[in-house]
Amino acid sequence: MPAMKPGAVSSPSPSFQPLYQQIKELLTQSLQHGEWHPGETIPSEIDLAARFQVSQGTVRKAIDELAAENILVRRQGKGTFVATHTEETASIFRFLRIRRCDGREEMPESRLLEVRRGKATAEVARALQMKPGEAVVVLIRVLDYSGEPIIYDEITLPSVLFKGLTKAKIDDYLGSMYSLFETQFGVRMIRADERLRAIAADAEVARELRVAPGTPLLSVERIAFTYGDRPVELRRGLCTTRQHCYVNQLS
Amino acid sequence: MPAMKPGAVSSPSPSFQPLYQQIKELLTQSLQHGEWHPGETIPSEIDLAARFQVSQGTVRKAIDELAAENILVRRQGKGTFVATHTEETASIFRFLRIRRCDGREEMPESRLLEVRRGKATAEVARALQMKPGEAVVVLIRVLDYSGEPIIYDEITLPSVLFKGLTKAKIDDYLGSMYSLFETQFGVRMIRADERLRAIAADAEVARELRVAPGTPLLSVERIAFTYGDRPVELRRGLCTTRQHCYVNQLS
DNA sequence: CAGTGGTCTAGACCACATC
DNA sequence: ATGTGGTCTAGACCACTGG
Repeated sequence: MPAMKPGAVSSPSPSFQPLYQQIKELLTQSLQHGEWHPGETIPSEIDLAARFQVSQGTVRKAIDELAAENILVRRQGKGTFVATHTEETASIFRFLRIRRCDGREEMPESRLLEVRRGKATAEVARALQMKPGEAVVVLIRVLDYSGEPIIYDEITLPSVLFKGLTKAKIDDYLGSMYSLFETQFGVRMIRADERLRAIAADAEVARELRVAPGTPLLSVERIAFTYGDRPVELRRGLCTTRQHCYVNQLS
Repeated sequence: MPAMKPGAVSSPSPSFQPLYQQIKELLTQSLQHGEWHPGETIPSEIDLAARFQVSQGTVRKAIDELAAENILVRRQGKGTFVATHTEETASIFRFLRIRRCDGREEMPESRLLEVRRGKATAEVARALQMKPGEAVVVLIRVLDYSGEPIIYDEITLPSVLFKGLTKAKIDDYLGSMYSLFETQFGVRMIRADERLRAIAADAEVARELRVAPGTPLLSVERIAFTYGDRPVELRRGLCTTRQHCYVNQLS
């Protein structure tokens, strides 16, 4: 069960994989299988080194990479924690890139309009790697910044993973959507791909965002992934950008 | 001249800085002062370790961070190179996030419309950390994807850093804008902040992009920085997003 | 104080590129 | 064969946290 050491490979170097990558894989599997839950600490580097029969430095390098991917969080003196969408604001803003233009940090309020059940269209099925016609849940909501409606959000989820998701359940929950998914359904969002466009507001959206139909809106399409690059959420946000904007860092 | 080792600090831990951070700082300064140029190799880890009187592992960690920031590029067996905006497509797409929606990778062609000299407005001065009224150069260009005009770009630069920038000089140059800045003016873009909005096309832009006035466009404002977080470029791109979009990865 | 992660070292060996 | 970066180890010590 322990990772095969590179030296043990007989042939010189066909598909060589470093030890720390193998450890990283094992850690990811433990996370995926729920051995440690979001917010909890994982065993110390020394313990993990003993478990996997490698040096502490090798475990360290594996954890370093997972920390760089925001899957684990290191805290000196305390331990290494499983990242969570719950808790403090810093981690919330990881997936929320819409800010006030003036730079003031402000958390939006979510207002759920509707929960609808339906079947995956061809497009949805492709994005979420489902079969066309499979059951999906669609959430429609509006995000208010300082009481003003700014984002019209449509969130599509595979029903299989979100059984028992109801409007009441969401309304009762305090915290972000991803926090809810994580705590109530065990679905943890690890990364996401986004595509941005400018579009004109249609009548329905214009009414909710209290703008004129035809107003340019920022369209943010997102596919969010859980462990193993499995897509588990399709989202389209339409955002008024008079006082707000989408921020991004290139490096 | 060598980095002060942490142990040498007398008091216990007021403002403790790890050795590898100090090495990183020294490497950054060498880059900034032009000791090594984009595309060139820097000395080997062993040589640098000898120069700074630290172990190879410490140099390694410093270089690792600079590589993670895309300032250096490691190539096993060959050496460590100063990152450049010239050369292959991979590094070009680091700062170019507008793609065809269908996923086909395609490089745009730049068509320079105008080079204008002027003075920094209050807003520009703030963004570029200049004094209002200081001289700036403004470039107006259009980017064509497959011959279709897609992006209307307005690029504002401090004249001090780009003396002798003329339309002819740009038209003659083959390669990206940042490649030109790097090779002709020694200004290297390290990172950038972007803000995205949706706006309506005005008459001027609509004509260049061959869309109806009022068409929603994606506005991408960018402030690009060189070493030491010095802002050296302000850019606003207006993009037609009928067949193109801005892609982003969250993690 | 003990336990955690963080730094630094020195040395061995591997993979890759080049001559 | 040589030199480069990449991996792995073992051990020492430092910084931070909490009992």
